[in-house]
Amino acid sequence: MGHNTTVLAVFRELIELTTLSEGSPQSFRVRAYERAAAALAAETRDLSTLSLAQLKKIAGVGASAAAKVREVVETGELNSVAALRERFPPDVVALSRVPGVGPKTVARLRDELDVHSIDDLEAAIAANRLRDLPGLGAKTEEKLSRTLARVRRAGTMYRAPIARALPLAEGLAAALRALPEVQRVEICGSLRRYRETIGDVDLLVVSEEPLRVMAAFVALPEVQDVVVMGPSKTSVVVRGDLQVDLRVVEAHQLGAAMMYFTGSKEHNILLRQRALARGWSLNEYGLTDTATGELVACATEEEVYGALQLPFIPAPMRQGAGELDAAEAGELPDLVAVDDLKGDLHVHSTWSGDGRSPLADVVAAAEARGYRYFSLTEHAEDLVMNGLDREQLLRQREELMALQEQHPGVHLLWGVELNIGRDGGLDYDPAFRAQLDWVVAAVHSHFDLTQAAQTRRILAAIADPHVDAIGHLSGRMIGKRPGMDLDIEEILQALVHSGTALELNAALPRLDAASEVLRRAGELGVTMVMSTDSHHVRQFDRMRHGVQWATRGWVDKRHVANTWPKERFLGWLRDRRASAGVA
DNA sequence: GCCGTTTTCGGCCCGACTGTTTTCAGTCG
Repeated sequence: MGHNTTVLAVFRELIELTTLSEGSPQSFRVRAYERAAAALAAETRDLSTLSLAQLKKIAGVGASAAAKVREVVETGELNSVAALRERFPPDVVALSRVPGVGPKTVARLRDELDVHSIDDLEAAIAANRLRDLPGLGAKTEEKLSRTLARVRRAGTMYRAPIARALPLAEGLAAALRALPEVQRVEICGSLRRYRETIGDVDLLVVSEEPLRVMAAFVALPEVQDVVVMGPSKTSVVVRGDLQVDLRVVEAHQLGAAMMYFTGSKEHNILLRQRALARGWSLNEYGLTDTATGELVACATEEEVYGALQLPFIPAPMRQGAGELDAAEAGELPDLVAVDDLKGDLHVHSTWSGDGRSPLADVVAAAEARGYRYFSLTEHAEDLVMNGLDREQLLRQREELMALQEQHPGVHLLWGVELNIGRDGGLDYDPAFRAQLDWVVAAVHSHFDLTQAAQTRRILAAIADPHVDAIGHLSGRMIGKRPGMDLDIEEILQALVHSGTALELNAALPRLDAASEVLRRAGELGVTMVMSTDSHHVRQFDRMRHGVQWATRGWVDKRHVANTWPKERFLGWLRDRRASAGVA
């Protein structure tokens, strides 16, 4: 997987630089590179093991792209990218990333105003020099000036973590739903696809009175700045410098509109090509017969996919990463739904220093949610501030056993969340660990060791016979802390070998393991568990994020142990421990 | 640059909004 990541990073740079050299993102060469990159991203084989001929067999990858992949695999670099970097240094690339500045404008700024960086652009605007260029005027200066101020505040290319964007979008959606002229509101875009970070929020509204909706929208207290405003599309910037796009459509167009605004761009392009091959055209208003102009489908997403002879493809899978081929072949995974989950296996109470709900409340909430089994997993002794020593954990067990009698509907597991130390060491000792019903082990510190060192410590935890699951694998906090550098392939192979489960941590700031890792885990047959890592009973609801995240990772529910009935789950746990040599 | 149940050449996804335009280019998603 390491090679694949490098190849994709090089292709992304190639696309950006070629857009500048060609002067258009619509250039056929740019689009060919984009198509090749999407095809390579969908490839689950290690690209470094593929020959030139095998690479060329991938649809969208021709002779040129195949040779480029080989070059990156063999040298770690690409000559053509190095040459383009000479012509377009990093400052110029940064300039092209300013919203509203495209490749044509970059070229003219450089040629005619000697502007080669964001700093140069700011100076040129301050001196009112942009208005001298034909095609640009005072309004453009004013608009770019505001954009630059925003870019300065947020940092270039700011993308909000999903944990910030989703609550914000849900708040705006609720405000719009409250308007009498609004019939329906859908959150679309990368948020609906559950990307880790969100560039802008896309809201889709059904209404007969778009102008009133637009007026009410820009008047919302969260709105800071109006970028564009028209009868069907309005873009604003809300507090915190996040852009929100609002589109208003009529009810009968909702399906086509949702598909269009959900994307991804790559997925949509593939759908349109599929439509064209059938003599149709697809846009945000529907699927239309090109010859007769007759509408083929538009009301629901199911209808549009159906007309294109495809089953419904869930939004998080719409990445242009092989989902159309899988859908056509009837090979989409049997996905997890919230109701499939029979238990939560990573939860804290106030026994943990950072827990916020008392144990009795946690257990009552678990039973109320209909869980058939459930594990408390307090922090352990290594986390001095928040963890429990042996005495405390044994006392917590007493309370748990008492609660079990009051709540016979849910089978309570006495669990713990062990800390994986710098060198792979675990809390307590083997004899003490062996008493526990359910053991999650996870990393909480030392996130910046080398890949070899990080991989070693995780492998050590996997090899421990008492560890039933590895929690939040990478330790990432989206937008704040990158995950550890790990040899994923080696870790997944070790999980298969030991039978240890991989946790899918449904906490929005984590969504860990990454979706590509989940997809690979599914291919290898790794057993997974989906858990909320709740520190308050309100967070039980995180399971809805977990199922979306699992969808993005193509997770099939047969691999998710806590979708299994109680007897099967407990049997699996018993067997796993027996084969790992636990007495 | 890629590709072919019309094609090895001639196409390549589609539309909204803005600004500076007398009819459209640039940018964005």
